Amino acid sequence: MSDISKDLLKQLNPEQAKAVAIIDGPVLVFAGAGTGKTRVITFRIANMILHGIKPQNIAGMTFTNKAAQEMRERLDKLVERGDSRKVFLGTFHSFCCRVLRKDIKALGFGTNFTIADDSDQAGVMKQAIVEAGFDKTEIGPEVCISFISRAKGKMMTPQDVSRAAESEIEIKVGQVYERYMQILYNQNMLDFDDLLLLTVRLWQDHPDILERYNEQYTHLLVDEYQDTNFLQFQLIKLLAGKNRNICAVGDDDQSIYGWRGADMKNILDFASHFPKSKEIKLEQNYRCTNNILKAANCVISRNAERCAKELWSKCGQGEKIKIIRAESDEEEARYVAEAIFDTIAGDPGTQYSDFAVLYRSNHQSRLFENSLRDAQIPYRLVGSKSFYERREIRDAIAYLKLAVNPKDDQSFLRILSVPPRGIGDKAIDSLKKLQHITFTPYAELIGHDEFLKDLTGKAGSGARNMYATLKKWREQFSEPGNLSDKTMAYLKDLNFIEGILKLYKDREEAERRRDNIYELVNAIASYERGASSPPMLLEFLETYALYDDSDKVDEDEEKKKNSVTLMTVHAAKGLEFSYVFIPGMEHNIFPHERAMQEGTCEEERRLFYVALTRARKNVHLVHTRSRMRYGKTTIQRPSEFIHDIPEDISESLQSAAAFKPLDEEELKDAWAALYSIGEKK
DNA sequence: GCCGCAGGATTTTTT
DNA sequence: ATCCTGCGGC
Ligand SMILES: Nc1ncnc2c1ncn2[C@@H]1O[C@H](COP(=O)(O)OP(=O)(O)OP(=O)(O)O)[C@@H](O)[C@H]1O
Repeated sequence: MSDISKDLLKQLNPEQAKAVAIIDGPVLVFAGAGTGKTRVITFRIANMILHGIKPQNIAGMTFTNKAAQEMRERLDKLVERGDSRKVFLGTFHSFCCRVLRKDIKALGFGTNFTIADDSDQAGVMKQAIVEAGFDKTEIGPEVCISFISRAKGKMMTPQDVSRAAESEIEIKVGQVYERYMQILYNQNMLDFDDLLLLTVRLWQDHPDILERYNEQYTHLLVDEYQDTNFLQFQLIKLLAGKNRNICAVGDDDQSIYGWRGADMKNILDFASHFPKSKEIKLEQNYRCTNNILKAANCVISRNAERCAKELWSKCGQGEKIKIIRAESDEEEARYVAEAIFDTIAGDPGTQYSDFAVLYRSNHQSRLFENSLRDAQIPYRLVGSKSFYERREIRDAIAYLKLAVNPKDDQSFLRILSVPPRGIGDKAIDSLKKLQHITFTPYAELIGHDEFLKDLTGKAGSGARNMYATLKKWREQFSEPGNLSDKTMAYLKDLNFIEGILKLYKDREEAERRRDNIYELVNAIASYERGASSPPMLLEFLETYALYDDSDKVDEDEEKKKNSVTLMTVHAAKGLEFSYVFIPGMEHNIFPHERAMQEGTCEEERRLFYVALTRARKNVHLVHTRSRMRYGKTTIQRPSEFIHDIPEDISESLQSAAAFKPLDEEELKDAWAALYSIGEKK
């Protein structure tokens, strides 16, 4: 064993070292939160490279880009930068996208496929429902999207779904599924699940191609293995190939993606899936204080379906878990901002990046954005695509997509009247009819005489103009590079930016939206700067589809680094922070009411376990007495999860901003008094 | 065909 | 509270 290798192993405990030292054959690291599973993966990659495995032969799979990025940063500290870059580290989806760009031809698709984002998917699904002959009151697009996604996760074709259908609705979904696939295919689009599904199909149907990948990726590592679904398992099994050099790490207690088809059996049955595998358990937690660990353990041990684990930590007792009751949701947000401010004031060693606010659902972020902004605390909103979900941004992106993929009818319909071109419902109907006969994409049809001959002067010139402009820019964009300049010119040429200023009557709003477009152009520019060679527009759009806006290459990296993090608990998996705030600790919010209806309380509990174990030093649980929901004030009651935390390791604090709240009895009296005043008058 | 307004739904969680 | 849809007047 080389000295460097010994050095590596010295930074690990004996069990971790054991997992790292094994290079060949299947290994499962099955261990609780903060025990260093991810550390094992990165050290293991470093150790492999030291032992002569070529970095380009190693693939590390994660579920989120953040996790991949984090892993890359850790790996950079262990091996030469040049070597680190050659290791594949990314999500399953980005891995599969790479594979398909190269080899999808074998399945009869074009290599220039585009990836359907959420809004494309919703649009195609709506269309599929109509074309399958149903009404949207009969069967909603959301239901179809989630059902079909799960079906794909089980590798079921539309025919399989129809055959297995046990209810009226499932029969319908089967038919919608069939149409849905057809529409995507016609538009040369793949949805997220297709990326995985088609990769598996490609490898199953073309052993020669699989062999090539088996040769390229000889060593495979998978993080968060408990969150894999059947499809991902198939992918892993195929990629691991005959030599089965696979290392999976995971924790059944952190399985939080059951709702999208993740199957804990994959991790529980690892030994039978990969015979003669080695299993390694880790018990020392290096992250949390014992109070946090104990709280987390009390919470998770209430779940019936789990493998019990003994976790211990040398991080000391630590502070008690803080439980705060706030009067309202606004006060909750104010409290968090104040607590962050006070903590930093009291301890100059802390910085903003030591703090995270972890909530159950995305919409909760809004109040914290406001309160942090008011308190002048820099924050970073992670895991949302909020920037890319703005209307004007989506419109601009639709134009870009159309320049890459003229078959993209969804994007075409989106921007047909942005800006207005005199083409309305009647003309769209005639487009649809023509498409039925000619099977030609809309963007093509608007240049054809069959369509143009029935149009009024204004609509006709609008259509001709649009056709010519799209055609011109499609050619421009078929060359790589200069993306931001070309985008700007393209959008100007379309009168798109001018259109925004006209569309929004409110001057300020119009200018804000225009500035958003400039920001998009900037994002494209910084993407280009980060690319090793002049990129194609297609590549930028792929990044847009597969990553979220926190992955945007950042100009002011430093400022971003020193910010409070706002994100969902799901997005926080695998990360750690010294101070963690968990707001909305209320019945119906966390656990979420929908989860309770669906009977997935154990998963909610695991989610809370994940949230707690993100903290190194300190956890604040905040619940409110009342909260605005759907524009109405509702009375909230504390989450049952709070009661699972023993009193000797928790303390209740009153929000400083709160005056003494009334209890229910006093409240009733107060109302009665008010009413009687009204009556006397 | 465009634009403005009223009424309705909307909040899990992600690639 | 806010975003989207559908209807009706211009
Ligand atoms: N042997 C070790 N020596 C020092 N620090 C360690 C050791 N093992 C892990 N750590 C530290 O403990 C923390 C948690 O490690 P890591 O993120 O790898 O755990 P994990 O098991 O992946 O956690 P989770 O499942 O909760 O995401 C990290 O800060 C890591 O650097």
